[in-house]
Amino acid sequence: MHNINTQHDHQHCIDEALHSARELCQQRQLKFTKIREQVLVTIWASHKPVGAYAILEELAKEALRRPAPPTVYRALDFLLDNGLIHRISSLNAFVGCNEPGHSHQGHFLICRHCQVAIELDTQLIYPAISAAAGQQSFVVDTASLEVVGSCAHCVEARHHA
Amino acid sequence: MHNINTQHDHQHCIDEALHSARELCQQRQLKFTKIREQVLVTIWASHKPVGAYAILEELAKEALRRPAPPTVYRALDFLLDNGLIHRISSLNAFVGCNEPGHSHQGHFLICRHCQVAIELDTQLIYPAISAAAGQQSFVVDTASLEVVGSCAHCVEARHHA
DNA sequence: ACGCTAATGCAATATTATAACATTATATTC
DNA sequence: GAATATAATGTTATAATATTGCATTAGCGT
Repeated sequence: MHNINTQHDHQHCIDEALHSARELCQQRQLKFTKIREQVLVTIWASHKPVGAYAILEELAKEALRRPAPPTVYRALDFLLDNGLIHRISSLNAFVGCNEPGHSHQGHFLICRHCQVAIELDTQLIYPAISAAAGQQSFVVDTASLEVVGSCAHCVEARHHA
Repeated sequence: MHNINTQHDHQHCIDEALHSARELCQQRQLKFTKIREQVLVTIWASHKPVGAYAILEELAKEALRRPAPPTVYRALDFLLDNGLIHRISSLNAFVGCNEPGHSHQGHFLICRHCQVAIELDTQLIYPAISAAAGQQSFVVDTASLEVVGSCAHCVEARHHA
């Protein structure tokens, strides 16, 4: 298993995600509860997509009583609805969102070797999607792109292997 | 529920899909067995994504003994591997492929009202994907795009409602 | 017919997700 | 501060999707 580059300050990532989540919830008058926070932190603790039951395992470690699936799924729904995370449906898994608040777009490069999910700037792809949809008079609500392949790091590593 | 436009010759669709499947299998020296054919026909019998267990129900009608899930999933895997169908992972469902043989790309507009899945020409979006991946030195294996919204027909229908 | 391989049959089970209803916490109003 | 409304969470059960492992059968070349 390969890591993201090492100078990546991971705790900073989590803190930032938490901060913007709190801010967004305050603005929208939503409750950023303990569970929602735990789930968000668990997701951000990796740059890899995390499954619902893996999150559940994490929660189980911190709680006295093991939470049931709906507890996790409800928190995930909340985070999804508010654009704080994305669902990678080809993996049945979830990742943090870089630009919280916009729940309708998620464009990812997913490495099949190290599972890192790199979120693309929507601007890179959306114009093409919008044009294609327009040709068909199709009105877009959400657009999710999941590109699977090999990230630069893993290409490099395997090249030398 | 809305239909695709009425002058659409649906049986023709199915026949054509069957014909190219047979051709492709002959070329590749693969066996286009009864089950694989039944599954492909079931999928093409709708322009809507069809779930594995819905396919299983169809097979059950035609067979004496109800097939088990692996029967369907194996046929689906075969069809996927050979680019005869696509998997729409946000729906856990499958649709026929317009350009059989290229298993690595599937770009769809999916109507949330009538469930029609319109497959886009890869050329419309792939250049943008390729450019974005290139920026990150990411090597693309597969790219799946799932756009959810309202098709022209349903927009029209709801506008008048 | 014999043996090889691919395909299918079959039973069990894993994984992901939701439904339905009870309980608890939080906020608001009186 | 008690009454009550609402949102969040707890709890049990179950639905929906998918896979594993092993037995059997069919097709093919010799």
